[in-house]
Parts: sequence; C-alpha cells; structure tokens
Amino acid sequence: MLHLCYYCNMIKYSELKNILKQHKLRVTDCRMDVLEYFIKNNQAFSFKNLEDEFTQYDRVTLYRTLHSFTENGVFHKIPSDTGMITYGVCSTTCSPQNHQHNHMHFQCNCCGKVECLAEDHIPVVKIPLYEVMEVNMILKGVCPQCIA
Amino acid sequence: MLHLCYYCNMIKYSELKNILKQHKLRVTDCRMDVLEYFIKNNQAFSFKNLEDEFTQYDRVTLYRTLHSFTENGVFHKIPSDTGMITYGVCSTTCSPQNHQHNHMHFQCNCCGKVECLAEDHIPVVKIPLYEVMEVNMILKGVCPQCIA
DNA sequence: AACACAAATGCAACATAATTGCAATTAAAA
DNA sequence: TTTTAATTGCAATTATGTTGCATTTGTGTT
Repeated sequence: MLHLCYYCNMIKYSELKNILKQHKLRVTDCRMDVLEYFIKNNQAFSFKNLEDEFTQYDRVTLYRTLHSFTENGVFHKIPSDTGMITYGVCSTTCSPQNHQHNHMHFQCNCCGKVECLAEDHIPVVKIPLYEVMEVNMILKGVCPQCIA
Repeated sequence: MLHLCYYCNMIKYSELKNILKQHKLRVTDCRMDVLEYFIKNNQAFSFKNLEDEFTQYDRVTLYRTLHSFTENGVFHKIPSDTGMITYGVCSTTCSPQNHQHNHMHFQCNCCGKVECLAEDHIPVVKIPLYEVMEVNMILKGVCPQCIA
C-alpha cells in the first residue's frame, strides 16, 4: 500500500525507490521521474504524453523506460482502439512471475483521460471450449470532472 | 443474417455486394475482396494482415478501405495492447447513425487470432459519478483450435 | 448503350513513430 | 575505490501512416 499525501498525491522518495528495487530495476533519474509522474497524477499516460512532459530525456530512453516498467510488472499496457497504447501503474504488486492480468479502465470521451478502476468487480467469464485467462474491460463515457 | 456455406464459410457475391450497398459504399474489387476475407475467416485482422494478404492492392487503398468500412459501420475497431489495431465485422447492422458500441472479443495468446464474440453477455456497468456509455471486453487465453 | 460526374485507386512524396547499434556514462556490487 | 554490467543519448535506420494529384472506375441519368 502506498502512502500518498492527501492533498498533493506526492509520494516519498524512499517509497518510490523501493518500488523500483522491488521490481529489480536500477534507480535512475528518468525512472524515478516517470514513476512519480504516474503515481502523482493517478492516471494512465501514453508515450506521447511522456515525450511532451519529459523533454529533458531522450525519446529512446522514455521508450525503454516504458518497456522495462512493463516487462518487470510496474506498469501494464491498456488496450486502446486508437493505436495509442496507454500505460498504467499496476495496483497490486505485480512482478514478472506473478502478474495480475485482470484490469478495468475508464476512458473519458471528453478530455481523453484514462483511469485505472478497481479490479474487484470484473466478472468471471467462461466460454465453452475456450480457456479464458485474462479479462480486460475498457469503459468509455464521461468522467466526473467533465460532467461537472 | 448472412448465409454462409456450412463447409467453407463462403458468402454469395450478391449478399456481399448488398452489405456494401447498405452501408452506402461503392462496390469495388478491393472492398469486395477485403469484406469477403473477413467474413470467410470469421475473425479480426489488422492492417498488416491485409497488406500481407492483398499484395495486389496499394497500401494506401487498404488503409482507405479500412477507414471507410469503419466510418460507415461495416467494421469496428478492436482495442489492443499491442498498438496494432485489429478490425472486426460488425455483427448487428451498424451504420454511421446507429452503431452498437458494446463489443466482446477474444484474443488467443497462442496463435494470436482475434475473434468477435456474442455481445449479449456484456454486463451493464454503473460507476458513481461517471457516465458509462460503452463497455468493451477483451478476453485473452487459448482458443479451441490451440487447445486441441 | 453512352455519357457525365463523383468517388476510388495507385503512385510519389512526405510526415511521424518506433527500433537498432554503439560509445559514453552511471548504478550498484565487490 | 574499483569493477562490472546496465542505462543513457545520439545517429542512423526502419516501419508506419498521411497527403496531393492524375488516372481510372462505379453508378445514376440521358
């Protein structure tokens, strides 16, 4: 369980570092900045988002950061029908060995924001003759901020 | 309701043509070939798949075929976390005006095939403060052919 | 059946996105 | 502090997607 500031959603440096360590990733500036950005904003971002945000880092480094985060279970990819993959922080402690694959996401048609939702309400799906291993739900609509 | 051959899944030329007409699309070789390919194989394909299959057509034409099919409600885009959009034939008669947005798909981890599943079992999702307009479910696992 | 017009196609050029190899740098273990 | 292997940034390359335009083609009309 992460400890975030109630007001600004910031996370302690040491906790951030531990997340990387726990997933067998070296602690570098780029990785710390990117991870902090995701956690602080509590939403999903695409590569393009990162490129715009972190101009101090090379595009290739950002690509590789997303890749290593995904490989080592820090992030998961969120399916999209736009061809633009977004990434979200894995809520449960995922690792390469033990990865929670069921995810539920909400994409706002208005502002475009993608959020990770609680995974406890994903239905168990069974289909005759198929082996279903993973259920991914993508909801679209309007988020509270855009409704208001 | 389409009439497909029980053995080979082939569809009559006139029926194929009617699908295009009904969606206000001109009948061209490329569109007929592509639509027939999707229906005959009863699965979803990416642009890349089409490019490999239909070398007789220009890349741009295939891009535009997928685009017009999607615009006019013949195909729908299937979300994916690979960054590779796949397209599926709309089961109900979708049109630009009346489009059925709830879809359920299965992707085989083994052979990579993407199939459209019946939409009647998609749950109604309600989230406090959100307006949910569309529910997309993507299942992953192993398909009957790969299990056997 | 021929005509006219709008739409679709193919090609070339262009724009954007993603990947690879490699030298320099840096994190972390010895 | 030293050593080692991973990470980074840069340049070059490849892949993917888009646009403009001349030519061809489908379809409604004469």
